[in-house]
Amino acid sequence: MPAPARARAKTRIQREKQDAILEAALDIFSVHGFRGATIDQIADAAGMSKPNLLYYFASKEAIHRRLLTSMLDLWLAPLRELDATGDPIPELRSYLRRKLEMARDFPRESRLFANEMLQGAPHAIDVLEGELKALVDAKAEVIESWMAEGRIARADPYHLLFSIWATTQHYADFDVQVRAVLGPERGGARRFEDAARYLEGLFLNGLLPRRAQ
Amino acid sequence: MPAPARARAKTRIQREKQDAILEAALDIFSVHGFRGATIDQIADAAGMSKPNLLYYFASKEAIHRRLLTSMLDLWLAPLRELDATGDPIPELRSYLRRKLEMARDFPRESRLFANEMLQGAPHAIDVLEGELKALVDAKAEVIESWMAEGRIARADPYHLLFSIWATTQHYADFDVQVRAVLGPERGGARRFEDAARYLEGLFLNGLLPRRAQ
DNA sequence: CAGAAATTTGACCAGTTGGAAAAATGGTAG
DNA sequence: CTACCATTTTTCCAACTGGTCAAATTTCTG
Repeated sequence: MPAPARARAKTRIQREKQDAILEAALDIFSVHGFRGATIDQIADAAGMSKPNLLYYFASKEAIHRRLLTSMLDLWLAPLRELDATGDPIPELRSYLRRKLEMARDFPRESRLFANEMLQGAPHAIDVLEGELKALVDAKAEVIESWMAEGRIARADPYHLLFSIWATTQHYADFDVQVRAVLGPERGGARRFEDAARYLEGLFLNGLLPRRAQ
Repeated sequence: MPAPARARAKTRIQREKQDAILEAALDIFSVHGFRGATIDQIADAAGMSKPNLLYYFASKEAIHRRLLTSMLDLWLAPLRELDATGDPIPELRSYLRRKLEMARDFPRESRLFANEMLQGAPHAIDVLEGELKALVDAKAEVIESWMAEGRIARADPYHLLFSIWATTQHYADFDVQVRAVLGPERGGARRFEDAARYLEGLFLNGLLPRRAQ
């Protein structure tokens, strides 16, 4: 009769331990992927024994599922806030900035997602084809209307979003490479400010209406 | 007294089997990463037994090492060909195009590399900090000189290269997501042409000298 | 064809893996 | 203190893991 079975009325200690497990699991899964991670590793990182961990989560997959779904919410939030009634340039600039901040502040979440994608999204394909596609379709329409009104330059809105995702998440997913190439000085805390400045220039110059220049 | 020990004078059958193993291993490693892949899986995919596979490669790591190094050569070739004496815009456009073609034609290699990066490049960190950094430093200088001459707009050359890598590799590494979001029609063979058109627009409009417009 | 060399197989092994069961511990309301 | 609950630990297991080895088989060479 373990309490987690009913999943209702969590005690303080349950919440704490579950959080510790999820925190540790994020560390491990984001680096090694689902198959490459072991329960022992996660339990170690969470400071408990394997059976103890399995008292709070039914299985390795259950932990991963929880991480992935709660992460997807976090991940899609910035796009949801893209406001059709706002000014296109500030809206897109702020979306870009927020995505880059997420790569900086939640690199493990980004890598967890990247791992899932590399494996063909076995646990997330439904979300991608359902929720994500619907959201992107809607926002692409918004962007397209901005283009139709001549407020930003014409470009494929889907690929525009892809390129924002790719360029920002790159700083989380390929962090080792970025640091290695930039070296100790430029690869330090500066790198995100430099990236922000560069990416704003890249996207805005590519998106500003032609005649406005 | 197995022949592979000496590594010289390979027979036809040795070359064939090793190729089959590397081919199969690329399939597996690129999806599951190093830890997540098993020798059995690879042997199965290569149509042979595990001991037979281990007759040709000393260990799982040996296969992975071979794949990674031969892949890195392929991966860096386009950048090596960036010609300082050429015209900046055509040079960068052709670099962009070649990188996108590689994402299209060698998605498994891209994912193998991505997996290695996600894990913190345990097997490739030396190449990143050595060969890759040196190459990028050199090419960044070339790009900087183009900017100094006013032939392209000013931008951080390192982050420019990062954004080219990120946007092109995205179509290999996040292929599932791209397909899911674009849907069946736009996510088919078209997607690379659309991406090429979009990315050229993005980068060239961002890089063209301001006054030239 | 004989013989040697190269290749393939089957049996095996020690360590790891995800997970189950049950016993032991701890905390707390009566 | 005690009975009951949640929590933790100990022990265990069957499947899988990377890898070895000797024997059997196939292929090449003269």
